[in-house]
Amino acid sequence: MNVVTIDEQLNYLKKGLAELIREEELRERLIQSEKTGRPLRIKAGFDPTAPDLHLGHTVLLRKMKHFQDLGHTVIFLIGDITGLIGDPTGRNTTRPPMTREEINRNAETYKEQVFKILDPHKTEIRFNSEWLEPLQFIDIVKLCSKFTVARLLERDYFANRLKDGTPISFHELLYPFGQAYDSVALHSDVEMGGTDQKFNLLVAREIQRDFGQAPQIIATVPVLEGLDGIEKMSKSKGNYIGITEPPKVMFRKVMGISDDLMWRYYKLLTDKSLPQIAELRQSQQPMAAKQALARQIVADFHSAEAATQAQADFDREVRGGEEPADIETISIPHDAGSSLPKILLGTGMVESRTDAERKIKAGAVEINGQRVTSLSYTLAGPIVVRVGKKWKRIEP
RNA sequence: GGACAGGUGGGUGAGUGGUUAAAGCCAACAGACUGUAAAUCUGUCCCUCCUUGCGAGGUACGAAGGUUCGAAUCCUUCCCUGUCCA
Repeated sequence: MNVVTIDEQLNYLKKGLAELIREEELRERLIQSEKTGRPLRIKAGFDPTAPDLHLGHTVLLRKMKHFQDLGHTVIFLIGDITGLIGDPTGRNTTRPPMTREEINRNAETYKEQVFKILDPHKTEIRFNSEWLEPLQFIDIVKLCSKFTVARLLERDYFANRLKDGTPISFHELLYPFGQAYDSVALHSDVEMGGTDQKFNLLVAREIQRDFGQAPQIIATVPVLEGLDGIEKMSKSKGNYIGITEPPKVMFRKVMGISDDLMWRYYKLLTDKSLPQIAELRQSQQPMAAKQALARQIVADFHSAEAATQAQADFDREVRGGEEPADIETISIPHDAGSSLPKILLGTGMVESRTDAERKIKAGAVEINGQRVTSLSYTLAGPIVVRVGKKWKRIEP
């Protein structure tokens, strides 16, 4: 990448950011960096428990990549301390502490996924237990003394929970300090995160000053809505597209989003400029635009060929309603007898026999292309079964 | 530590001794319609069993006991949350 002027660099980095605090500081550091040849250190933290990255994460990763494009170093920080404690931030879910091994395994998974976007040569992977674990009580107290409770409670997240009476555990209040100290330990120049992280990122600026460091610049990216178009994309809500998912699945999920959401995805998940997107919106049928988006996303994480193939599959199987080419074949032992619910349960296509019964009654089950309404069925030879959107080939 | 309020199915939120496996709404799932979009309509939405029936049984309303022919509903203890007081 041959970006010459500082202004061009700035523009490149600013594009698609929700907020940049502060632009002037970033400009100065870019100048500094250019002068001294020292790359900037761009930090972002990740949860050790969720090694399955999805498109929501990629909004951030893509932006981090842009910094790498300009020669800077990305620090992929895994917040393993949280995992080691067994943090119950998700309210009443008490999560058992993870072992060191589990965390390491997750880190490996992260690497495989993250480097689909980031440049491994310009990425450091770090764990915050490295410097957080040795801290003494006195260190932590000192760290916290820089802040007042009132300021902590200003944060929307806490303020809202306080207002509607949902519990806030004390360690949650401590969290920003840990994260801030990460920035100190890493000498971070820029920290990135979703807009929901803004408060935490800001705390770090003050703490860094106390440690005699120049406060980090904060660059937030918009939070990506999940497939439902309402809630933040997350694995636990099931409204996500995982970056390791097969092309077909990705394609299909993209096609399933609403038209409104599609434009949001265009904005946050592609390199298209806003004017280009507006143009598309004018000139294209929504269906065509969505297909193009789906192709683009598949191509990003797989390949152009995979994207073409995925679209072909989609057209034939989904739009055409034809049997998928690559259905899984399952052998069902004879003891299932002549109960169709039992057979279906054996395939894992339904949750329970009761569930199977419901689906059959709802007309969601087809055998060899024929809708089935009877609950009894004797498996005599290989059959192709469809339950709603799922297909399987079953043989005795 | 004290006083009070409260903990219901994925989420809300009704239900204060019996036709309550538990209203309504949302989400979800399936069907119709479609561009597997949106909107709309319909059905379903704990599990198991069979003789598949508006069937039978088992679980379920924070936990454990108790009172009752019978409890989500009453009592006891415990756990958890919030509000106020210290």
